[in-house]
Amino acid sequence: MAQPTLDTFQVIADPSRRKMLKLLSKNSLTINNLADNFDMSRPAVSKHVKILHTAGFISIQDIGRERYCILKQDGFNELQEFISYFDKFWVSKLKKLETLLNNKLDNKNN
Amino acid sequence: MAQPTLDTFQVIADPSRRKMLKLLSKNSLTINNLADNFDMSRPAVSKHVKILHTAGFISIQDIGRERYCILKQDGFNELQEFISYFDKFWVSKLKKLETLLNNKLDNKNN
DNA sequence: TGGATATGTAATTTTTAAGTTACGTAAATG
DNA sequence: CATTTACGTAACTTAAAAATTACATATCCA
Repeated sequence: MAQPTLDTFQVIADPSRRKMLKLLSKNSLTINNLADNFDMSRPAVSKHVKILHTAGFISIQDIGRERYCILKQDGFNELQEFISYFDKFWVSKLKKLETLLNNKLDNKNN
Repeated sequence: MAQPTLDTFQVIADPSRRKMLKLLSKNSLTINNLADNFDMSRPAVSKHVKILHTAGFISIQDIGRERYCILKQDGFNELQEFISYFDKFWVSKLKKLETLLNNKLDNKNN
């Protein structure tokens, strides 16, 4: 696993990484804690963690030889922007439809 | 480009496909209209469109020999659920923090 | 009706992400 | 202080997505 710099969307495209985020929303976990929840090797988990960290989805706190992974909001921002962009689109589309319908009703009543 | 069935997250992981969705939020476009906005070959665009369609991000309307791509809300649902799951997480985390702070203030005032 | 246009599909190649094994290092522990 | 534990990293392999080229088909138009 070379370390490509993945963008926000590529980061959450991986099901394992999404599962990690969900796990971390319950508890902060060490790399080994995380690895217990997956079938893959520990180094693989370690690399996923690095990717999540780089992309701002988690922060990491070293305590002795352990690394705690803590969910972090930053990574989600770009996703939220994306969604909200299209949310606005749907809302405005709906409004246009409403206007159209109202006009039709008005015409009928005249 | 074989046609693997990509999940919602994989679909938007591709920058070209995200760009297509943005373009389609301005206007409905044919395959060739879309292709004009990209460096890649037309068949490549065609395949991206198929992927977007399969995943419910667009609907397609054939008019003669042209295919119009129209933005569709369905594909975005899973993304919204994902985001809202973590949104709730941040909100509840914030509330816990508030409670904690309030308790500390109360203690001071006693 | 014949050529141009708009598109899909199949075969192949290229690219890249994801996984594994093997190994190295620093902290804890008996 | 030797060993175990918790991790990182490098080298390599595997798998899968993305792009291209070449070709097929259906519609439109002169």
